[in-house]
Amino acid sequence: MLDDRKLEVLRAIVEDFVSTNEPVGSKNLAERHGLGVSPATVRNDMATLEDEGYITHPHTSAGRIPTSKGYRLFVDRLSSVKPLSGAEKRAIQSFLEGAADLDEIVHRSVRLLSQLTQQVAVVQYPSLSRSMVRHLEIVHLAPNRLLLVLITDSGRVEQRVLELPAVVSDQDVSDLRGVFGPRLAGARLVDAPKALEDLPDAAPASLRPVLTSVLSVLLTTLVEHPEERIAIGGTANLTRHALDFPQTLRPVLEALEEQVVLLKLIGEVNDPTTVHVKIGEENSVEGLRSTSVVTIGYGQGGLGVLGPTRMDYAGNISSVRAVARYVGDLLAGA
Amino acid sequence: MLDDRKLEVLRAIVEDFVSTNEPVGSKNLAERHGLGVSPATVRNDMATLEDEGYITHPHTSAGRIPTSKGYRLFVDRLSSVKPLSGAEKRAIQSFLEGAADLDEIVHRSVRLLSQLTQQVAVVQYPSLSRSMVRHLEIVHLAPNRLLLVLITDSGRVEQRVLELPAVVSDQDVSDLRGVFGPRLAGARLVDAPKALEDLPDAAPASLRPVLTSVLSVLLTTLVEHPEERIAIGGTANLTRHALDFPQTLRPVLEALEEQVVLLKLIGEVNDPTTVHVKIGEENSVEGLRSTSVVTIGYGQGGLGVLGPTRMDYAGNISSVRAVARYVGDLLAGA
DNA sequence: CTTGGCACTCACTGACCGCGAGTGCCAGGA
DNA sequence: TCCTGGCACTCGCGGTCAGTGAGTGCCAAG
Repeated sequence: MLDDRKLEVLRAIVEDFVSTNEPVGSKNLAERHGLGVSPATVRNDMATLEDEGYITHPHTSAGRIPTSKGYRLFVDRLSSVKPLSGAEKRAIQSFLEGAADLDEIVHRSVRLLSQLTQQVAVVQYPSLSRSMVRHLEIVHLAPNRLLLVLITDSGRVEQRVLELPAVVSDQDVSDLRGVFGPRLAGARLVDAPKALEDLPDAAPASLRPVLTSVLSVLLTTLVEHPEERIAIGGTANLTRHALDFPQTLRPVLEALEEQVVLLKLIGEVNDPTTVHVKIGEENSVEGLRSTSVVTIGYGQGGLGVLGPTRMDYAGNISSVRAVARYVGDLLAGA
Repeated sequence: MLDDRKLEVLRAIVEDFVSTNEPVGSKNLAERHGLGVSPATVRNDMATLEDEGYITHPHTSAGRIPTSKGYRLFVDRLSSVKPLSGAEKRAIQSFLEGAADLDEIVHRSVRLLSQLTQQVAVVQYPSLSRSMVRHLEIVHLAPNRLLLVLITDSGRVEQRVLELPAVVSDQDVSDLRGVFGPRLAGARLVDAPKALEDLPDAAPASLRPVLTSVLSVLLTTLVEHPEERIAIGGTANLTRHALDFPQTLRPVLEALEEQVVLLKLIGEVNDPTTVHVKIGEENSVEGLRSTSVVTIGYGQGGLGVLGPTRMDYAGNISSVRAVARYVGDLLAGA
């Protein structure tokens, strides 16, 4: 059905349309890309491509533009990986290497990614549940208030204030540290319940009430409902493509304000080896139907970019992959 | 120069224009607001107001719209405080009262504010420098690495990783805690340098090298360059006023991504008793010249909203003030 | 299967025009 | 002195209309 030349025509259409943002006609196409055939032939191929649903035209006398299905085919089979330029590689390295703490790494990544791709960038903080516990600090704020500070190997620091039913002594708190510390250090947070299950039995009776309180907070808020965080940047890039969002900018901005939505977006996949691309209507999120999303995992979380379906997929895929690799290394080494 | 009626005309123009977003003409104005004079008279007044620079017209045959100067006069002398409705008050209370930790308070405030005002909302986290130290925890991550965790009375938790030139023992770390703890607890962060200045001399010699390292990190990154944080929300509201930003949405979005800019915006004033309003060009930030900003301090930081100059100043001022009061109470009580 | 030719479609542009909201000015009246 | 009705004028807006040109679909010949 689709011979090589037709595929070539589709690729040419996508590439032209992505760079010019104008429906592309048969004549220009035949000229600019060395297809070696006449416009009429191209027209025939276009007709086939349109029958198959890969392209469409806005109106009768206009050129063709790719459909989501067309972009999908392009991404899957036609786009070759676009290697990053030396300058880009250097930019990534120098941009990220000065970063000291986690916040800085994440924020720089977001900025970097949005600048590289000229799109909206989204970076998830290392997921708590997949992190390992480096240290659990218990601070005695007031006679009946504790502060739990959980530090993970990825550098995240989470804290929870804990209101106790009874007053505890400094010694109790110190004992608590001694009890939790060894069991948790080095354990993955998902494994925490197992590592801690026999704790109430093993501990001295006097410590038991406060211990169970702490345990329940720990398990409830940190393991069962771990707080995922997300950084976002480059929203101004949306206006760059104002023409692509015919007054539909609002739903996109609204979606970007919903943590849940974003998490769904980049959390759906976490495989660090493959880039995932969602195009237009493939997107499960209402309001992002006019956008495409390129995501990848970096090990302990996900990151990606979001833009109009008319985006430079090859370039964005490369950028996303490269940044993910650097971020992954950085976090693993930290 | 400007008698009472002229002021009344200006107020009517501002109110009409804010609610309809259309240049307002003399006839409608004389009819809708009970001015008791003829359109011709209104026209004369308008001419004066225009001479004085309070209003202008887009083109000859259009109605009048207020200038920044006009809005300024309106805000300063003509707008009466618009009390919040009972529903709004209840909304604020119920919206904020469930919040447990600082993050939640801040995020809910942002959302609340943006919903109340239908504008972009900005809330600064309690400023570190003006907070009091509740606890300084020193965690011994590795032989030569320490983690400083600073907890403030406002609930902020800041951490810094510290690479030491030499290996230290657990005992050293424990000693450090003992040395820093008593001096810092309860002290305001700005006062920390003074509270700690004699520390190197007072401490045992063996501890001195590591102590000075910790001290310098503490002073440098937490006192001299305290990291200010900011939450932002309701950017989608910008599209609501798309007509007010004739393709100038981009600079606004760009400005909103710059922490520095935002801090400047809401950090310029911190007086919790007065609302500050910056209108259009009064704004020092390039790119926000087409917007107005309503800010107030809440005690340990600032918050505010940003929108088109054509905004409901009276309503927004009330909302901002009310939210600031609640947030201030909440943080003081926490 | 490709190609040149040809008739057709239709968005886009600019010119033109009438409508009407709004203005500025003026002369008369309280 | 100030207000008012009247009046001529301005000018953006919306609608119509014809010309242009890029692009298409189809067909017959190579």
